[in-house]
Amino acid sequence: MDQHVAHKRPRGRPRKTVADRDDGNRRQQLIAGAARLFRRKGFDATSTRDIAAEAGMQSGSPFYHFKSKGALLYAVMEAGMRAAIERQGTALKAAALQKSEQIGQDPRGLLAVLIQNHFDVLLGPGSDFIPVMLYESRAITARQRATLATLQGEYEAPWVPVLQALHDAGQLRADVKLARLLIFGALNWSVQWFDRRKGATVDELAAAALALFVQEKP
Amino acid sequence: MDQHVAHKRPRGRPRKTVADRDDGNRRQQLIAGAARLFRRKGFDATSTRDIAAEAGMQSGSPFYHFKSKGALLYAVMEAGMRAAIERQGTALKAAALQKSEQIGQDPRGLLAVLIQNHFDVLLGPGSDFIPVMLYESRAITARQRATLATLQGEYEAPWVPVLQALHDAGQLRADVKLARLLIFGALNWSVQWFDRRKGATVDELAAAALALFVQEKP
DNA sequence: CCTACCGATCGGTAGG
DNA sequence: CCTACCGATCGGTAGG
Repeated sequence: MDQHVAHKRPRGRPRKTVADRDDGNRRQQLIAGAARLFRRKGFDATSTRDIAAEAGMQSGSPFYHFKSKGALLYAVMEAGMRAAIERQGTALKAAALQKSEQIGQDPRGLLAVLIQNHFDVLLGPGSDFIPVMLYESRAITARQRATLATLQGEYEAPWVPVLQALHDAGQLRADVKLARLLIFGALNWSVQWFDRRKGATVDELAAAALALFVQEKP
Repeated sequence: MDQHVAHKRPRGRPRKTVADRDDGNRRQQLIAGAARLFRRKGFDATSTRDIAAEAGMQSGSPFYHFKSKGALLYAVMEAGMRAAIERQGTALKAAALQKSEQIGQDPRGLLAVLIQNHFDVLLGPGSDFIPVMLYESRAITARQRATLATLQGEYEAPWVPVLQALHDAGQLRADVKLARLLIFGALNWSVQWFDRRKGATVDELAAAALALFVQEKP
């Protein structure tokens, strides 16, 4: 992505090269670094100086790319949501192609795909964006929260008919709306305790969740 | 501890009365006020000045009662856990008395009691302590976290045999440990979205959770 | 528990 | 994007 050429400046900030220069993706670097720091330390406990250093910049430079620390936080959240939505769409498309049967014929299988993908988004590599969105929403404005709510609605949209179908089939024994909220809670909370290095794998976790929520076909 | 004599200062801080005076419970007031603020704004975004004002003190005074802001946070969490443990024990005792049958004969009923009580602890009136513990644990020391983990173990202890019994009866179709983590996630997440003023009641929520996780007796 | 205060840190900006 | 800087706020303390 970028090469580093040695030059005179003996120490201090990271070298710039032709490849980075004028690159709009310094912005992306800031977002990615901020996501990591916001997740590890929290929004308030992360200084804009920390973020600048993470991207190899000086303390004031993030404000060349973002007008405020809050704007950076929002950028992290929005990028996370858009990526999650796209990834979920891809997973659903792949599942639809794999099966010859109609979608909707196998709601349990679809829920398995949705759950698996959701855990990947939450716990997979590079998965700082959504946890930040989930745990730092207090720090953004009401307007920003409203926009994110729209994106969240888009993300949740495919879940609704699946849960409804399971409910209709008697395999999901709770009010569909409450079931959705409870299920997302169970999944989202995993960022608090799941440790890739020990215990279950993400796949086992997804299987356990599915078994817990959905009853076998009667 | 210290008396306040009425003097000239015409306005400003709340008046002290005979009832408050010499009261060791200024400490409790600080804890309760801090819990409210920590929950609403987060630990980092709450200043010790905010907390002092909430208790009707001057800015430096909380440090007469607590050696640091972090100590206050920890006090909130520990008080919350001890209250939750006691409340849960009471609920279990009441349930055992109500039923003539043996405990363990009706694990589903016991889980219903545990879930209902847990929602009350999370969402009921004065329920700021546990949400603070759940969402601010990043801000305490490893040592403090370890002590809280012990208390959490105490709280979770009654859940384990109940879940195990349901699993053995084929009514809980997931690994017991993962089921416990997922169930707590589903419950704990409710503090993010539950609104007493609209939508379901706490009772309906508890019923939905039970129906979602536990299958009817085959 | 109040008064008065300190050192440190922070988000943000002007000017290049 | 860096340099140099500002005003505000914050946790905490001494001394009473």
